[in-house]
Amino acid sequence: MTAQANKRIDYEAELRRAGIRITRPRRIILRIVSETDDHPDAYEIFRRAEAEDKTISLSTVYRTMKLLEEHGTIQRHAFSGGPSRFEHAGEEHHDHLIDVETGDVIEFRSDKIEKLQDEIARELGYDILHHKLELYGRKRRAARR
Amino acid sequence: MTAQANKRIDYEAELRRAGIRITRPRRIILRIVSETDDHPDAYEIFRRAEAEDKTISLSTVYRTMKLLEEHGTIQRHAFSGGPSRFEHAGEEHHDHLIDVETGDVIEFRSDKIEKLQDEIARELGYDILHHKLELYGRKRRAARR
DNA sequence: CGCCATTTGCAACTGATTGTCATCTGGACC
DNA sequence: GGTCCAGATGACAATCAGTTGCAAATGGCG
Repeated sequence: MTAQANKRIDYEAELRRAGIRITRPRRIILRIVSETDDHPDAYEIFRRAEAEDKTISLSTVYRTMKLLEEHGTIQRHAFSGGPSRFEHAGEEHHDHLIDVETGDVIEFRSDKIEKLQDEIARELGYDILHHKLELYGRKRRAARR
Repeated sequence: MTAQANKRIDYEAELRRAGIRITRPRRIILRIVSETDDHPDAYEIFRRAEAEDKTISLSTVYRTMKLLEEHGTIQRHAFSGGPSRFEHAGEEHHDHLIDVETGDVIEFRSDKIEKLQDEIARELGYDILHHKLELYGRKRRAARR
């Protein structure tokens, strides 16, 4: 009945439409990723799923994440030097500015940059499938440095 | 005698200055990374080193890459979905377009994008220290494959 | 040359992910 | 509701990238 429950049902319907069976483990995993606001990794999703159904296996979590990624339901982030972390997709694409002093992550979006990327790729004879743009910076201090 | 040979000697001298022993495996690895124009991963460097000295081990390649990275001699790229790949540092900054089908890496540079990045950071109140831009694409097949 | 802290090769290990396979099940059709 | 079977699952072996412990080898100082 809540917004989240509705969101979950939408995902299920969408996947069903794509000819994907909605099984017990998939339903649980789907709800977990659609209800969370953080970026859990496969093991964390497994831990949360296990709390609801002791029989779920980590392999199934990995398989389901791959499936959902392929169908655009979730997005995988491969932050360097750690396991992949996931978030539900459907939001607008954005890039990241990382504050090197605090670790804060600021999301931003620039249509101009996106367009320039397409141009560059076209010139090189490529179509872009996805990209990663990360700015690492330090907060400018004082009125004007 | 060549520019590359000189470059290698510079690397050695620089490392020696930093108190790092120049051993036989390190010398071979150093030459390989300073002479190549592509972006080999640890195993590929190992393969090339092995051709010169059958006794070199993959562990030593990994250890040496970590050492060289810490000393700023090489740069590590953690492109998504594969092993880390390396290139010798010290050249002009550039970004990367990765062919998702072949793994080929094409270097490019766009002053416009660099400038836009600065603008965005400024608007957000930051100074950029460095950034990472990776385009993942597929070769456009048109008139000529 | 001799020494010894460093480095090496090897093998065993780790953590993340994928593969294998026997068993189970969602959901289409009665 | 019951039957059926392609596709999904759980258990666990295998793989892949990278690291680590350790005994033996060695760079480079005197």
